[in-house]
Amino acid sequence: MMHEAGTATEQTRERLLNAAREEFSQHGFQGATVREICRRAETNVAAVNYHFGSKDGLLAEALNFAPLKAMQLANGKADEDPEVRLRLFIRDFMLMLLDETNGSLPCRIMARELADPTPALDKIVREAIAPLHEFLGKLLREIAGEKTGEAELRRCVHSILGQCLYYRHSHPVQQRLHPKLRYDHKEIAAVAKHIANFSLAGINFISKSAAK
Amino acid sequence: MMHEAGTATEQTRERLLNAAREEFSQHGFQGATVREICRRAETNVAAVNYHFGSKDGLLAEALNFAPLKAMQLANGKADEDPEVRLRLFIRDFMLMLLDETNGSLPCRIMARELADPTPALDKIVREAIAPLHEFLGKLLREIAGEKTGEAELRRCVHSILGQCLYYRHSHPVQQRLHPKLRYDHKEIAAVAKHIANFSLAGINFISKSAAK
Amino acid sequence: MMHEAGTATEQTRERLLNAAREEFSQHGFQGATVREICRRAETNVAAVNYHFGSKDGLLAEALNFAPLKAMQLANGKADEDPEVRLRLFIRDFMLMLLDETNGSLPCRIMARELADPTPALDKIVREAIAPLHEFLGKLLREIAGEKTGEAELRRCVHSILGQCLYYRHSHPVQQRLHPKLRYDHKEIAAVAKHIANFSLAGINFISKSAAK
Amino acid sequence: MMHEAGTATEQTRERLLNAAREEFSQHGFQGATVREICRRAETNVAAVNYHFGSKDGLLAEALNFAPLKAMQLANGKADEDPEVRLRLFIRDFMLMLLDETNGSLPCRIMARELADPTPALDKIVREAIAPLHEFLGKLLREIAGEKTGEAELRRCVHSILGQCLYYRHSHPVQQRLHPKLRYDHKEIAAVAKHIANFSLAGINFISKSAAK
DNA sequence: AATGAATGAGCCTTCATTCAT
DNA sequence: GATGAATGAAGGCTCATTCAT
Repeated sequence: MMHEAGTATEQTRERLLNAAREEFSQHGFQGATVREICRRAETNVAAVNYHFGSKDGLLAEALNFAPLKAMQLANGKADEDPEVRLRLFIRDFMLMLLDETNGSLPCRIMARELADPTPALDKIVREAIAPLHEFLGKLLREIAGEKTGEAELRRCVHSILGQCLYYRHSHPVQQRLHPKLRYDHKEIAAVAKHIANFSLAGINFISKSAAK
Repeated sequence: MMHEAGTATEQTRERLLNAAREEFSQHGFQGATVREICRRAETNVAAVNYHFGSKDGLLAEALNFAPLKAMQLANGKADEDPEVRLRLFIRDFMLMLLDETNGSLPCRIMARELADPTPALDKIVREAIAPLHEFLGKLLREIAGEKTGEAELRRCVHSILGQCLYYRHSHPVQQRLHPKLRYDHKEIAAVAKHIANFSLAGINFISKSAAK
Repeated sequence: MMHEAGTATEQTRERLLNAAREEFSQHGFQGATVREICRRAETNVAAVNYHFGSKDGLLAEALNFAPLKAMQLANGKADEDPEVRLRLFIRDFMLMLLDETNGSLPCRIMARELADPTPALDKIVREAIAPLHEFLGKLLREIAGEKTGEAELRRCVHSILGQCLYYRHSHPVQQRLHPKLRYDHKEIAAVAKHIANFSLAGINFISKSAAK
Repeated sequence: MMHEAGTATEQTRERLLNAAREEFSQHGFQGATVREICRRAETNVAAVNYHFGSKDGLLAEALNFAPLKAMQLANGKADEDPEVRLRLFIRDFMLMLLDETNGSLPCRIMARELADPTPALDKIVREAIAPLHEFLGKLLREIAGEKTGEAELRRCVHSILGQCLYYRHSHPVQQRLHPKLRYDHKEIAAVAKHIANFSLAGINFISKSAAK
C-alpha cells in the first residue's frame, strides 16, 4: 500500500493506468488492446497482468471517480440556492465530459460503459452512477419541492443526465453533421447553460403540475 | 423460381438479419461474432460472407431504418398542432427504443453506434440520424418560432434526443439501480409523457428568452 | 463425344476451358479460383464440378497440347537440314511461350507446372514433355552425330529447353529489371535466333569433343 | 541476457526459418501453410506472427542470400582467367540449386519465385537476381569482348541462367522421365561442366559474329 | 440439364494470458 | 520483481465442393 510517487513500480502502475484510461476512453474496453496500452506506457505486455491481474482488473483500477466525487462534494457543501448549485453541477459535469484538456478520463469511460457494459459496470454503478443519481435526486428535490412524486423526480434526473451524456455519446455523429463544431470552453459553457435553462424550466413545469 | 417472400434464400437472409440485429444490439458490432450470428440463424459460418460479403456488409444491411422513416412520415403528414406532433413523435420513438416486443432493433443498434462507432456510422448518420435531426429541427422551429437562434434550436433537438436515448443507453444501469423496473407499454407511455412535458417547458422557456 | 460447336453445353464447356486456361496461366493452379473462372466464363460456380468433376479435372482438360504436337509434326515432316528445323522449332516454341496474341495457353501452363507441380503433371509429362524431349533428342542426334553420348545429348536438350523456358519463367523478373522491354514479334524472333545460334555453337562443340 | 547463438529465442527463430525454407521450397509461398511450418518448427501457430509479423515477413526473412553473395565475391576476387571463373561460378551455382545436402534453400525459393511471384519478389530481384545479372554480365563482357552488343550479352546471361535454373525447375519432371537419376556431386559436376562448355562455345560464336 | 444456395474445412491473423527466466 | 517469449483459443474470411431444386 505504498503511495510514494517515486517507486519505480508505482510509476509503471501510474503510466499503465493513464495509458489505459486513454485507450479505454478512445476505443472502448473491447476495442482497446493490452499491447497498445503497454506500448503507450512504455512497458512490456506482461505488465498489465503482473500489476492488475487481468485486463478487467486494469479497467476496474482505471476507473477512479475521485474527481466526480470531489465535484459532488464541493457542490453539496455549498450553501447556495439549489438552482445555482444545479447550474454549477451541470457546467462542471460537462467540462468533465467534453473538455479535451481535462484529465477526467474515468467519466468518459463511464459514459461509454452505459452503452457498452463490461464486467466493471457493477463497480461503476456502485461508485459513480448511484451516488450521482442520489446527489442529483436530492438537489432536484430541493428545487421541485415535496409534492413531486418520486418517479417523476427520478425522470427529471434522467432528463438531465441524458442531455449531458448525449453530448459525449454523439460526438462522432456531431463531427459528421457539423464538422466545424469544436467543444472549447466557450461552447461547453453555452451548452451547459442551455441544459440548465432547459431543465430548470422542465422541472418547474413538472413540480407545478404535481402541486395542483 | 418463386419470388414469394417464402423463398428459401429469403428466409435464410432474413434469419441472418434478425440474428445479426439481436447480436449487434446486445454485444455491439465488435462484440458480436459471425459464428454466433450463424448459430442463431441456424446456418453455417460461410453464409454471412455469401449473402452479405462481410460482417460489415451484414451490419449495413441489418440497419434498415424503414420503421423510423415511416414514423417520421406519419407524423409529418399529420395536420395537427406541432406540440401534439412532438408528443406523438416522442412516444413512438420511445416505443421503438424500449419496447421489447417491437422488432425495431435497428434503432437500438443505432443507439449503440453513438457510443461505439463502426464503419457503418456514415450510413447511419446519412440515413437515420440526419433525417431525424432535420425532422425534429423543423418541428421545434414551428413550436419555438422564428426568433429562436439556430444554435439554440439545435441544442433543443439534442436535449430531446439525449433524454430519449438515455433510457436505452442506461438500461443496464437502471436494471442495477431499480431491478424491479420494467419498461412495459404503460411505463414507456409515462416516460414519453414526462419527456414531452419536460421538453415543451424547456422549449417554451428558450423561445421566450429569445423573444425578449 | 459430340463435338458440334452449336450445343449450348459445348459452348459452356469451351468458355470454361478458355477461362480456365487464362486464369491458370496467369495465377497458377493454386492461385486461380473456380469462382473467377466461372465469372469469366459467364456461368455459375457449380458448372466446373458439373462439367469436369473438379478443379483438377478442369486443369487436365484445359491442357490440350494439340498446338504443340502440330508444331512438332510439322517440323518432323520437313525434309530439311536439321539445323534449319531446330531454328524453326525454337522460333515456333518461343512464339508459343511468349506471344501474347497467340492462344497457346496450355504451353504456358505447362511452363508453370515445371515450377509448381500439380496432380496434372503426370499427364503433362506424358503428353507434352516426353514427346518434346523425344522430338528434340532425335533432332539433336541428327545434328550432333552418333558419337555423342546419350547423357550428353540429353543435356543439350535440357540446355535448349532451359533457355527457351527461362524467357517465360523470368517474365515477372524481367519486367522489374527492364520495365521497357516488350516481347513483340520482332523481339521474340531476335531471342529465338540468339538461342538457336548459341545452342548450335554449343552442340557443335559438344559433338566435336565427343568425336575426339 | 545471453546473446550467444544458443538463445532460446534465436533457436526458435532459426527453427522457424528452416522450417519455412523447407515448406516454401516444396510447396511455394501460397501452398505452404503457417500451421505446417510451425508444426515442423515445433512451436505454435502464433509464433510466426510474433517473430516475423506475418507470413510475408517470414518469407522475406527466410530469403537470406548470403551464400549467393559469398559465392559471387569469392569468384570476383579471383584473379584468374574469366572462362575459368565462369566455370567455377556455374559449378557453385548448380551445387546451390541441386545439392540436397546443401542448406541453400533460399536459392530454390528464388527459383520458384520466378514462376510464381509473391510480394517478396521485389526484394529477391533487388538483393539476389539483379546482382547476379550484373555479376554475370561483367564476367561475360570479359569473355565476349567489347564488340558484342549489350542486348546480345544480356541474352547470353539469360542463356546461362536458363540452363542452370532448368535443372531445378524441371526436377519433378526429370524424376518422372528418368526415375533412376540422382543429382549427386558427381552428376552435378558433370552437368555444370556441360553447361560451361555449351555456353562458352555459344558465347564465342556470338562474340565472333559481333566482331565481324 | 443446370443452377443458386449452402457447406465445412481450412486459411492467416489477433488477442489476453502464462511461462521461464 | 519484471520481462521477452510462447501459447492456444478465437476471430473473420476464402475456398472447392455438394445440395436441392
